[in-house]
Amino acid sequence: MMGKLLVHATAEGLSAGRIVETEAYCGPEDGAAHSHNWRRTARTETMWGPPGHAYMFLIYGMHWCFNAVVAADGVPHAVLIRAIEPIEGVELMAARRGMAATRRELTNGPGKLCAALGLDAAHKGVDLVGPGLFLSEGRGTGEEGAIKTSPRINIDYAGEWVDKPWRWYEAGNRYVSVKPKE
DNA sequence: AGGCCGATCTTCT
DNA sequence: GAAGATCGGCCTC
Repeated sequence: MMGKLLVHATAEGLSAGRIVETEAYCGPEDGAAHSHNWRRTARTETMWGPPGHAYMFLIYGMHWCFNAVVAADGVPHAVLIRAIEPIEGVELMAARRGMAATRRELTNGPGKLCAALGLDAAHKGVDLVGPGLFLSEGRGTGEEGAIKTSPRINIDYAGEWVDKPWRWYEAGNRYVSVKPKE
């Protein structure tokens, strides 16, 4: 998923960003995943389905987060997109976010990038083949940083799973949500 | 630059 | 009835 382009086409226009930060959630074993302990409910149903669909969830009653379901039908694994680098439709994203297009706060978090791309409840379960919402190969700028890993963000509740290095981010990219220590 | 806190509501207990 | 895969405003240093 890292480095690919996440594209959303609407009547307002096209907006897209290059994926620079992700986290893997591997239920049912993974204590941090919404699908942990075989939890299969109306909310998580998409995660249990076939790969290539959008698992959207509302967090803290306010922010939508986008995941790509990635494993076989019946295996509830998903990749949370935590940050993108704006590539296409940057002014449209800025308008949706109500801030200047140059700020890193435009898309440096899972809720922020959804607001910027215009993703919400309407995208629950949608097929990522398109035409509205889809992934495509990113175009290299030749300035990509190395891909690094770290523990996942804000999953203190997850017991022994807290320390799994299942977060990936592009080193040095200004849109990465949480700056690495050291 | 970094810490604290309130917002706001679905989901599951 | 509580907690949460977050965000942004306001505060202090």
